[in-house]
Amino acid sequence: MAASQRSRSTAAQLDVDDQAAADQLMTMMRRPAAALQDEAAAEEEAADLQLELRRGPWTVDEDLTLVNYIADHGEGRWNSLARAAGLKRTGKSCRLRWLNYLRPDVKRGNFTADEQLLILDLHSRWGNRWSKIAQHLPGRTDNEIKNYWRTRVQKHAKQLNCDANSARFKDAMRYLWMPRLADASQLGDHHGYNGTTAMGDAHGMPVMTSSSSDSFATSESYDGGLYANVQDNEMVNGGDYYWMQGANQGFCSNYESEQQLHPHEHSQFQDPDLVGWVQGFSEGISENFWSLEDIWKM
DNA sequence: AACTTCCGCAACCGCATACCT
DNA sequence: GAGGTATGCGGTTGCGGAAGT
Repeated sequence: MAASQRSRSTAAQLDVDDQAAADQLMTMMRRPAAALQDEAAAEEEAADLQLELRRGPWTVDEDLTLVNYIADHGEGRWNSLARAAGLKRTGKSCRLRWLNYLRPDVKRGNFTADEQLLILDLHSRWGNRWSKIAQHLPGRTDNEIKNYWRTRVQKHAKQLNCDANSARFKDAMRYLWMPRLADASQLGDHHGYNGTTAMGDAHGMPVMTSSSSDSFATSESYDGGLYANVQDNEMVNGGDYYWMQGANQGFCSNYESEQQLHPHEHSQFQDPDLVGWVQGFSEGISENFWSLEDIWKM
């Protein structure tokens, strides 16, 4: 992978970092009365120096080492794992690399319409709880979702001249994008938003059914409904969303989704100004405007 | 072609929480 | 319960490549 071959951390930079750490350590050693916790930190730094801890992009060799070690010994206990595997990385770095990139079930490529829809919906419900959101997108990491949100969704919020957390933008998501994404999903669009056949094809969003909970990493599941794991006080309309079996049978179906699909008939916008905005906008668009690609070009 | 700007994303950092002794 | 350590989480950074000039 190209990213792992990037050279963000040069040897020179490492030298500078090490020197800075060494300087700090020396300074502390000249202060016998320094706090004990500082001494502990210094010891840790000294150990790091001895190990010549690496930072920056992972190399292919490092990836192989980590993968092979985990294949043999399993994951967890990351600090000792890093040492035992002979990796000059922090346990934290190893964990991140494994979870976000090397894990065999990690899914790469563009988000499918289903996934985008789910992200928009869950974010509107939970905010920046990336990890919690990621638990409901098998194979996707919190980091990836977070990046998606920051680079794509926030960009569109900017284009709408509103904040991604504003009521106006949430209305736009709820009543414009999400219904259309649901439409796209019903039409079987399981590719990325840009219409290309990325890995989302081969590793596309699995069709979630009431028995698909095994594919989730946590004990939370969709059993009994899309938001079955949501706390009662987080439910919307009593939590009567439900995932419909089959790739082309839609994302959610209930009164609220009916509202989403026909916003003009319900006018539930939090931001009254958006009603006119939506109507004016809708009147001026072409018939094929609402392709996935176009939605994201808005 | 050369340069600049923008964008996507991997990786890092600091803090919070869980777990262990 | 206190203290130490490990792990998880969310925000931020900065590199590389694409797009624009």
